[in-house]
Amino acid sequence: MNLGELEKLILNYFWQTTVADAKQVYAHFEKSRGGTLNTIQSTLDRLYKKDLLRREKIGHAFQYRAAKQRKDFIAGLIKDTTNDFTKPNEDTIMAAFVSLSSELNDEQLDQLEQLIKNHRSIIPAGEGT
Amino acid sequence: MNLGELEKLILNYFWQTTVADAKQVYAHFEKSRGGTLNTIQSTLDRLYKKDLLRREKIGHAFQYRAAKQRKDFIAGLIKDTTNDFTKPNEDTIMAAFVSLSSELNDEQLDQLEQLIKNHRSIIPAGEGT
DNA sequence: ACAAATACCGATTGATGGTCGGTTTTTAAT
DNA sequence: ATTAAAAACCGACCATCAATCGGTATTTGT
Repeated sequence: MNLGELEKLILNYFWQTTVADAKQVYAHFEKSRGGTLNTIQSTLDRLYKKDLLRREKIGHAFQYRAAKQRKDFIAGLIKDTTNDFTKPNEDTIMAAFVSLSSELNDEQLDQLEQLIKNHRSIIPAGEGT
Repeated sequence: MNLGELEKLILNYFWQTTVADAKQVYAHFEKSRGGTLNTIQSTLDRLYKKDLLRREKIGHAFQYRAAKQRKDFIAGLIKDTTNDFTKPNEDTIMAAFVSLSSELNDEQLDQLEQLIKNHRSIIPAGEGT
């Protein structure tokens, strides 16, 4: 999945704002970057067709919202990215973790351990692929 | 950083092969995907200009090799990707970890803990940003 | 000096994102 | 039902970038 600048801006907007129609999105970006309502509409439509936004007609306009949680979306991106450079039998997610972990400092290692603890307390025992 | 299909193939090739000149790369991809030596040369040059390959003239031809370790390259990609969707004060790396970790099963959590242990034994105590 | 190998230049094609004018469709109010 | 406004949709254009490759200029070993 490849995203343009405006597409990224708009996605971020929806993770902050939850729901909006084209006009509202336009109002938000009008000053900061110019452009027309049409441009916003096209981009919303493109994101919708990429399944990154959901939409629903409320009254006379589509109400858009993010189709995925930010966390899940980023995880997907990372997996796709990593997958391109992962050997056939390699575990993509773990490969990504290994790559990232090289750069962690002590404090971040602590946070990561905490993260794992939290996960273990949530996940029902005996799960997995 | 945005990479095309051939660019990805060639990068992967260099993480497997260490060093090669255009002719060798061409020989490797000739059957599997066709194309000409020129195409390979252009792509090597493009990757070189993107600082993804190093090169050195040995005899009459450039010898190319990967500029970064696969691990570091992937880590960089992930950071860039994540950064586009990370709030200004958020720690990008940790955000990526959080995103990824949602999908880990028990076994993978074990592996991750092992990874952390290994890191701690390597990193000099008291380091960090 | 010369022939072969290689690098370099430039043109073309195909995707894709950004942009927006103009037309069609939908909706709400009368 | 009619109509005016709002919104959606269509189509065109431009810019960028990867892939492709022909042709030309360089370089190198003999």
